Amino acid sequence: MIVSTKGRYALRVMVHLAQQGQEDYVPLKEIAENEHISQKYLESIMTVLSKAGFVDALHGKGGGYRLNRSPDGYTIGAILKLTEGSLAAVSCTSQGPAACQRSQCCQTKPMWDKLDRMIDEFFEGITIADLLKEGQV
Amino acid sequence: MIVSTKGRYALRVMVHLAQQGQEDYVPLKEIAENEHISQKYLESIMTVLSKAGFVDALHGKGGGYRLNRSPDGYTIGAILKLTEGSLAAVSCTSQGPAACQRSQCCQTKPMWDKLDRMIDEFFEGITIADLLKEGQV
DNA sequence: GTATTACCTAGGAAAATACTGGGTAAATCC
DNA sequence: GGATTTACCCAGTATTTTCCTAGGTAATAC
Repeated sequence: MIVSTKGRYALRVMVHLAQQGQEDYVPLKEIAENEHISQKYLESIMTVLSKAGFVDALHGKGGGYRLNRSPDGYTIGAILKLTEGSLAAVSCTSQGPAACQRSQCCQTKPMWDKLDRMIDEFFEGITIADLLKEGQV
Repeated sequence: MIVSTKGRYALRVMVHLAQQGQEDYVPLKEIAENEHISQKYLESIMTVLSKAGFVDALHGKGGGYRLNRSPDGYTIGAILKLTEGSLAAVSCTSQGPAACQRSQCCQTKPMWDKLDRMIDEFFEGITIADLLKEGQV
């Protein structure tokens, strides 16, 4: 599994907000109910999206969340990288402690690298606007 | 993460066996030591490969495992599907209990389906023989 | 019959994932 | 200015998956 519920929920929320237009704020409760996502769990996801500047947030009555760009200004890759942390297909290609010690001589490494590039290009080539056009992706 | 250590280990073992030729049997202990994989853990992986007919196994002294086809007879996809169970990038595209109830109206579903197809084609288009040719993948 | 190998069943530690609880702060409405 | 409605914050927990271990049995070679 390359994308967990966290990333999938984030995408669905962004699509939902895109459909509501860029004017009105949509409260968390409404998103959660419409998308059938746990309200509390969604809260943590919205906080991430908000802090990263992907959405505007407003407190109080009439508040909620809304997009601050047009839907084609969000690539799927950007949203998933933010919420998932990484899109690496295997742990050994990533940097840091999980990086493989034997990568220099590993015969499978080039394949994983190529896969990572392919997946990255796939997600960076799609925007929220594309998802709105039914069956176009 | 789309591929866990289980699948990655399986691939490395198959590459290792391919490099040893198709004649001699290579004991589990030797594979584990050379590939720096836990012997006991590798045991469970070899059992899967053996039961599926991907490798021949022989008991006793001089025994071990060996490939029973030439390296270009094994696609990466086949090996990973066997050891990982599935290569689905997200749980909601899979069949069975994890399948999404709302897939009919989900705007992100077509994208996941397309990604699944792309990943499948990628892995089915590479064989163990390809991995042996350094830097060719 | 002893050494060497694969095979089998059962579990268990660690990490990641998905989710919950209980509060605080900001904005609106009356 | 108090009640209501919203986002924000911190902490914890149940579940699932991943990775690995323990301890045996069966087959084959010498």
